[in-house]
Amino acid sequence: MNVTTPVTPLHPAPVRDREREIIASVRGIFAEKGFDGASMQDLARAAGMSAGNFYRYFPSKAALIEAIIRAHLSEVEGQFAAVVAAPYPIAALRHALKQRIQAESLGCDDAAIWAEITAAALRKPDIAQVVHRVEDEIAQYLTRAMTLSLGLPPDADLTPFDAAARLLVLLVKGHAMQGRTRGQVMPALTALVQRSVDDILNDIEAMASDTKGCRQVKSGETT
Amino acid sequence: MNVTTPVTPLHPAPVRDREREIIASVRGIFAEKGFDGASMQDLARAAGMSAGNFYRYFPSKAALIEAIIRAHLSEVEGQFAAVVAAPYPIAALRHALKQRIQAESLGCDDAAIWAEITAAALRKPDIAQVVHRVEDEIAQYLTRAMTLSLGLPPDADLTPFDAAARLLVLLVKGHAMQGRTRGQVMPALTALVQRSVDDILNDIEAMASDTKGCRQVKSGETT
DNA sequence: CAGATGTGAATGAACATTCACTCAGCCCGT
DNA sequence: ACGGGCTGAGTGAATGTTCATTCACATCTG
Repeated sequence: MNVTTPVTPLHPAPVRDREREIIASVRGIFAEKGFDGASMQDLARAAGMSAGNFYRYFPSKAALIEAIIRAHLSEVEGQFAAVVAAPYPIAALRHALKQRIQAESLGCDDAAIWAEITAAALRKPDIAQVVHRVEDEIAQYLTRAMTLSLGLPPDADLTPFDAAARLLVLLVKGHAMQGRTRGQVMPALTALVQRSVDDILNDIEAMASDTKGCRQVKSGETT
Repeated sequence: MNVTTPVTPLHPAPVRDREREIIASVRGIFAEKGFDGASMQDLARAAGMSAGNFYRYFPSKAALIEAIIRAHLSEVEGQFAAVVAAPYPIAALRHALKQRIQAESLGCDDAAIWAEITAAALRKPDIAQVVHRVEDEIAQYLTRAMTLSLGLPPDADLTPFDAAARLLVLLVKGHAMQGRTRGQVMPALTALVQRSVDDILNDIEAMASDTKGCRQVKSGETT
């Protein structure tokens, strides 16, 4: 369960920097054409280099795709890791999620990459593994943000928090992919998603009162 | 239940039947390899015919993909259309959504197709158009199901119902794509999604009391 | 026979990947 | 200061493969 070195302790530092540059310039092409639709020559051109040289940095297209996915996920992970470090994490989380919901209802090609990653993960088991591992970590950050803010007893059952964390992710991601399809936005949906997210966080905060029987408390009525 | 001919009044009836057969047998390949990853020869083989003959039924790969998307969407649409016809539509809707959430948390390659369609819609404007048109219709069915059950005044503002409808779709679809990635399920998430869906429907039903000022009422503690 | 239904090899384009090669910088003995 | 060899970054034209699409030809059916 070591965390520090993410992957590939192989390359020297400058090469890793170059890789990051390439990933940044290539992301748009993948968003436009999809993982399978983008050709290596397209990608090389976008990175401002020849096809041949491309293979100095990524040994195959699959490796490049994996790197892109990892970069995207770890970026998101970083944002949520920052949330945990905040003084009152749930408030920070609330703010971060609001930002993200608002940002994605405006133009930004993040949604296309998310969609591509989701589709790829459902198809290729190796990609699924990468995605799952990082998503677990993200969920852990969110869970931590919740339990830290609540000052939970250490023996508390984390399952409902984990589920809530994943529902938050589902909502934000789903909204990004659903709400905007090339120009169309839907303000009422955005508002509703925003409200749902707030409700979930409210529910979590409401759990602070009954730290004993922390089951999934209901927000509405029964049955 | 007769409906207007959906598209292409061109082909004779038997050909259209064959097209449906082909679409059914080909769906799995697309789920496995993705729209771009599946080759026409793969698809033809899956349909039990030669590559050449395939083009008798679909003039191009793009056309086949569009047909698949249309078939998938109209299947979902049909299920929701049935809901509207039920005596108390919201109850039927509740049941249908529960079914779907449960079904997708078990094995079923629907999620992969959904993911593929979502990704394709974010990339190709023409696909986005098809998807959007059908999704609007689905949302209309759900909205109708809600307003019918509530006996709303005809001049009521439908926007909040439409938003709720789309949030329901987002939740169910998102859960299908998120919760299951090649074998892994997450019962707590499924339960939470289920509860969220129920809450949304409860909120809608709660609107029945104040049919006058039907703004977006709060979902939390009403007391 | 005719028309619908089917075949599978052929075609040319596009693709991922490789390779022989260039070129600039840089170290080092003189 | 100088030349030469070494290295790492870069090129772009092959390479072999796969792909979507087409075509000339069967076979079945009424």
